[in-house]
This record gives sequence, C-alpha cells and structure tokens, in this order.
Amino acid sequence: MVRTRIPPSPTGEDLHIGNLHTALINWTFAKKNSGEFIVRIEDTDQTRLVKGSEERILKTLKEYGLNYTEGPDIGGNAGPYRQSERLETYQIYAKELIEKGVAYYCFCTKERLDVLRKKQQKEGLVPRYDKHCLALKDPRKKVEAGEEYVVRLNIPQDITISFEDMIRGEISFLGKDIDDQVLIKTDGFPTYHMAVVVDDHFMKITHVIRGEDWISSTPKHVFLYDSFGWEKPAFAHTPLLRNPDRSKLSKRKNPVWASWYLKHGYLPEAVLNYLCLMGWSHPKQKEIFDLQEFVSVFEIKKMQTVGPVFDPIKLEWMNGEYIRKMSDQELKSRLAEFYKSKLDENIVEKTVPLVKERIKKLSDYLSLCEFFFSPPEEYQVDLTKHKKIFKKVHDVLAKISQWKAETIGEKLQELAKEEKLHNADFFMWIRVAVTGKKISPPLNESMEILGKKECLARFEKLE
RNA sequence: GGCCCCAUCGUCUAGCGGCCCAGGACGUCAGGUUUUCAUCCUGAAGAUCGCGGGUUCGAAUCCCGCUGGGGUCACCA
Repeated sequence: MVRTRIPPSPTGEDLHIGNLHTALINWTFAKKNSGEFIVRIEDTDQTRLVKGSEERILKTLKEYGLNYTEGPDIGGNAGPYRQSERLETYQIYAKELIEKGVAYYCFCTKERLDVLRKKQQKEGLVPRYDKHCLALKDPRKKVEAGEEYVVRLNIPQDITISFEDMIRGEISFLGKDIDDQVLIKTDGFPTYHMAVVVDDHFMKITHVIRGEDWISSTPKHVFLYDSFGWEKPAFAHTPLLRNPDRSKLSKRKNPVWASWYLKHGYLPEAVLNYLCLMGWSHPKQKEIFDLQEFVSVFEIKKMQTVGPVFDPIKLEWMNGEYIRKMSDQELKSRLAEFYKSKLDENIVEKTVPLVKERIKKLSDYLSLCEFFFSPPEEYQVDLTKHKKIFKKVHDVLAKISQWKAETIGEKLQELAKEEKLHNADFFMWIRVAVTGKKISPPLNESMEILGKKECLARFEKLE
C-alpha cells in the first residue's frame, strides 16, 4: 500500500504555494497507486508556532481539493498526527539510538558552540560540531543530575551514505561532510530529523516526496533508518519553485500563500493545473487538463530537475481559460461564492455570458460590471460637450417599445447615421455615459440588462 | 567557502545518438474580424541547445573539464 504525506509546519500564515506543489505531487502519486495521502503537522519548534496556522493550512488544502484520509483534524490509525503529541515516542527511540552508540548526549552550551563556530569559520572550515561530548566518561550521571542536554546523532566520519532518488538517481554523501545533528532539543522536543524518520516509519510512509532543499538532510535520515534497522521509504526530491531571479520562491518577490490566489479570484483547479506544469509536462504536450487526467498520466520519473520560475502571467492566462470553458451556471455560482452572495444574483446571471470571455479572474468581474449595480459616479471621458446628442439618444431610446439589445443597436445606428457621426466616437460616448468607463461589456446587451428606465435615467443625468 | 543538485527561446517546456540549422505553450510584436475591451483568425520576432574539449560516420542528446545558477551548512522546518 502506497502512503505519501505532507508535513506542514504551522509557522506561517498559511500553506506555502511551494508546499501546495509538493502536496499536489504527493496526492497524485498516492492516487495513481491507489494509495493514501496523509497530513502530519510538524510543530516541534515551539518558538515559531503561529496561532491559527494549522487550521488555515488544513482549510486551504481542502479548498484546493487535495483531500487526505488521515490527519490531525480527522484522525486515523497511525495517529496522533501532530508531532507535539508524540513526544514520548521520540524519547524512546532517542534512547535506543544512544544505547546503540549512534547518538550521544551533549551538554555544550550555546556559548561554546558559538565560539567553536566562529573559530571554524575564521579558519575557513565548515562549521560543524566537534564531537566534544562524545568523549565524555559518564554522561548518564550528568543527565540524572539534571543538567541540560541535547541528543546528537553520531555520524561516523569514514562512511559514505547514498540513496536512490526517484527523480535524480543515486546521490551520495561522505560522513565527514555531515554534521552531528541535534535529534532531541533541550526542551525535550525532537528536531525535524528525528521526528520525520520516526513518524514516517510508524505511519508506514512508503514514499517521501519533498522539495529539493531537503536533499542534504536525507543522508542523516538514511543513517537513522539504517541504525534503527527500519526499512527505508523511497525518496524523491522535487524541483523548487523559483522567483524570477531564480532564487527560492519567497514572499518578498511573489505572493506565496496558497490561499492568496483563491482570495484574488483564481480557481483552485487552475492553480493546480498550472502547478502540474511546474517541473513536469504532459506526454502529449497538453497544457489544460484536470486532476483526474494528471493522475492517469503523471510519472514522477519524468519530473524535471531544474527549478521552474513561477510565472503569474501564465497562471492568469490559464485561469482565464478555465473561466471561459465553464458553463454559465457554473460561473454564476462561482461568482456568487466569491463575492459571498453580496451581489444581485439576477444581474450576475444575466451578465455572465457577457463577461465570460473578458475576465481572467473572478475578481475581475466587479470592476468590469460595477455599473450594473450602481450608476457611474465618474466618467473616464469628458461628456459635457455631448449634451445635445445625449438628448437625442435619450429620445430615440425612449421610443423603443421592445427593449432588446438588437433593437437598441439598430436605433442608435440610425441616429449615428442621421447625425453623421463616426460609430467609434458616437458609441464611445454612449458607452461612457452608461458605464462610466471606456472599456465595458458589449454595449447593447448591457443596456438591455440595465433596463429602459435605468438607461434613460443615465442619459437624463447628462443632458 | 565545503558539500549536494542543476544548465534547450524572456518564462514553462518537448527532445533520450540521425526525423532538430530544435517543436509547443505563455508573453511580446504586426495584421484581420469587431461600436470599446476581450475572444477568434493569420503571421512574425525569439534558443549558434552556457562554454571548451572528447567519444562517434553523426551529439541538444553520451563522457570530462570549466563557467554559471540554485540548495544546504541552527537546539527552523
């Protein structure tokens, strides 16, 4: 049984878009293999916890439709799914490591560590723990005496640790290049490295699919698995999403919270579809496809190793494509949902066919259609010179008995001819008079929807 | 700096030794349709496949070096 997971850390505002990307890959990989996708909260850093973060992360994941079968809010057989609730387990296994000699107590103070690090840096060496406490005679006594300690991993200097990455092939590291990582902190909490291995093992995770930034930590994890005598999961390190300058995607240069895109009128399925194209491409070079299709054609081995630049422009294009292909009914309900039903449903329904090809995001709707809900307060063009013609327009419109776009268009066309006015100018004045803007949905149809009375009123105002 | 990962149009990518003086998509530009905008249609510009060596009859594709980029070096994940 394939089991994948996503381990968000509740230390940010929300789910990071990069995490959404890895979540998508994990979810898809699980689905493809009829496996399970689970969520585990990695809240071992008590100092960085952000209130409400966990709830928002889980909510966002659900809004994107990446449903999980086990998680902190829904439970499951391998729970608890919050690391802060699994503290004893880590303690037990840390002891086992110490007994096996692959981990040791360390009593070094922060001060000593700082001095050591500075000295190494000055000498041009890589900062690394010097195994000072490994030589201690009776560390147990100090522990029993209540001295503060951490537990460190004891990586032999002379070994080579290698692992097979599903995307990149074999990767190996030398023991001398790996630091004696802290496993248990002074506060008794485990570090990521300890917790991730223990949890993945007991949660029976078969495939660890995570970002490229974890590659250099993987040998530590491999060493732990081997020390415990546990079967290792398969590893895959996905390329990291990048800023335009190719650095790791960051909030200074891009909106990074997954919910930001939802809030700003992007559709979850469009964002996900765009993310599919980050580091992977459809075998038939298709760009637009749904999650179901992704699951059926996705191959993790075909993932690219280069970090793709996250391009908001292409995302926007894709979002527009999704909107365009939606049924009117669907778009109407998405808009209602997006605007939290604050807009007149009747108007939304009537205007949807007019705007479908004109908006790229749900949030574009209101700026384009504001004039349907309230008369323009200002005009993008100075209309004071056209009072006379507006009077004529008003009278022509007033005579129309069948208030239909077609008739409105015909009558106005006739007037333009009579007055010997260029269509482009004439209709622009009318457009601005009715909508306030130079850019609007089709004029005649808009006037039909607005209704005769309202249209006449808008011209009377300008006469 | 050490270690690790990587390198095809501005961007996302196809390409797995001959089909490639490199194809598609976004974006850009020009034209057409149009009462604005958008859609739609047509077309164009845009990558000497980072550079230099090999291997081979033949390399974007394989090997090596260089250069460049990224990641990582915490009692953060």
